[in-house]
Amino acid sequence: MLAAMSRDTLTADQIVRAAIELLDGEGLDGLNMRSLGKRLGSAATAIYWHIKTKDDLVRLAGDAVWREVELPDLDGTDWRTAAAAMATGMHAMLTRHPWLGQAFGSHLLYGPGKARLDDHSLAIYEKAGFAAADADQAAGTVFVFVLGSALGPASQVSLTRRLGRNGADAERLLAETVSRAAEVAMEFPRLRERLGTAAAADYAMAPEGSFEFGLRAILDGFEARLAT
Amino acid sequence: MLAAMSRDTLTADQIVRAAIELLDGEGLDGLNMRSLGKRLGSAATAIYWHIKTKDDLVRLAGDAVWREVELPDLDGTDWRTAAAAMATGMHAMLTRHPWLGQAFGSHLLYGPGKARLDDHSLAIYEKAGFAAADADQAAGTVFVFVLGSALGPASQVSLTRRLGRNGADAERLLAETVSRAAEVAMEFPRLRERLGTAAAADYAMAPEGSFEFGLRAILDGFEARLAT
DNA sequence: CATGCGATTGAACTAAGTGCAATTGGAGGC
DNA sequence: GCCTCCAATTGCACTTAGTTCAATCGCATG
Repeated sequence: MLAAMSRDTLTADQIVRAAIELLDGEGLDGLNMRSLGKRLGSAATAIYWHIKTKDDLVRLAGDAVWREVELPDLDGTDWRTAAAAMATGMHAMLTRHPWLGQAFGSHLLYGPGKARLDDHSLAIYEKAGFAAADADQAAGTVFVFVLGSALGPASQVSLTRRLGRNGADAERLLAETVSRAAEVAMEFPRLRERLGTAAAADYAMAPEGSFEFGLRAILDGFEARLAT
Repeated sequence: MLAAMSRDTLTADQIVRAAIELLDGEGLDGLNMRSLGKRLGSAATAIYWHIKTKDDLVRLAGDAVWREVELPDLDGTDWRTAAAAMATGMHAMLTRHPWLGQAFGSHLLYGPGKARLDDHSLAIYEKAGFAAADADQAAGTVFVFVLGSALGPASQVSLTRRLGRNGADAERLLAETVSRAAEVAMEFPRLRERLGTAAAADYAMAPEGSFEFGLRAILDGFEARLAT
């Protein structure tokens, strides 16, 4: 009975993959069982034969995307290169799947996919010379920073979707929201200084290159601590 | 007509305050108009006279809690003390209101409350000696880190609520979830090493003191950059 | 061809956001 | 003191979405 059924039947894997596509496009709150069913060509409730609840589906999807992150080789490179590669890989993955950041705020996502990364992170920071407890915290620091960096993009996806619900032009509404934020910022001297009338709409979005800046600061900080 | 109506009437402020209480207790997805109405002693739909939508309510609540953060004095202290005080204050606030981290993943929360903090952050990092663009990114780095640190606690609140929905014992279910995570972790050598059988349930929760560790690393990193 | 069960379906229940028409109750004009 | 008006509230109802369940379907096996 290892052979596949001939009837064109759903599999958990298929469902998770389709869910990830929906999540990528619509954000965490854009995923719903009925449209997922439609995408799969089956009734929404058919999903429940394969997956217990929507929460579970999110957990599975989350765990799956963690596996997209490549683990940098530890032999032949210094720890900092490996740490940067890993953080950058995680950041790239979260850029593809910004909903994962959201999901971390509402689900406990600690499956094998994430454990695999955690384990490798520890290896990196142990190699760097951190004691066990400190390696833990160093890995946690980078993780939290990377996750936090994804929240902005995630909120943009989510908000756009919600704005477009009643058939309205989401792009325009989003632009309005952003420019209202810029107006508020104009009341504060240092923020105003940065919002040249031209780029006024760029407040409320992370400045270009801020991930690299932050990552570098963190790794510099680790080096400083290791040097003492 | 400045005098208050005599009829015991709702105000936006009152609603926002009640919403914050609900959010603190139940998380972002625990807030709903019907229970909010109940807490206010009025029909759920009465809220809509004062507040446009639930999204708007969340925005208002978010902006309100930002104002709880005290702005450290900049005269008479070095920038690092001020930066640490501010980050710690934000962290404390997010510990009281973990849902704010969640909200940042789904709403654009850029009102005056946050602008006030952003402006002061910039002042701190300019005082430190960063050029304008770099001060921006330094502030962003700390912000993202602090926000990310709040996601874990937020997910715990949210998940607990969802688990307890069908009348089940949420505490027990949460404990089961966590210990399942620990089991997964046991398959990875470095994670296993940390999960002495005793503290096995502590994986999936940030280790004690990890916020301080990370903050120190970031500020050390800033100092390193400033020294070059 | 009959049977059994893995898999699917559609109806239906529930929770929650929100629009709307009807109603209430106090304040100001007479 | 009564009437009128309108800010504020209410209950109803519609919609979307998660989930349950009984009925059914269709392949694999006997």
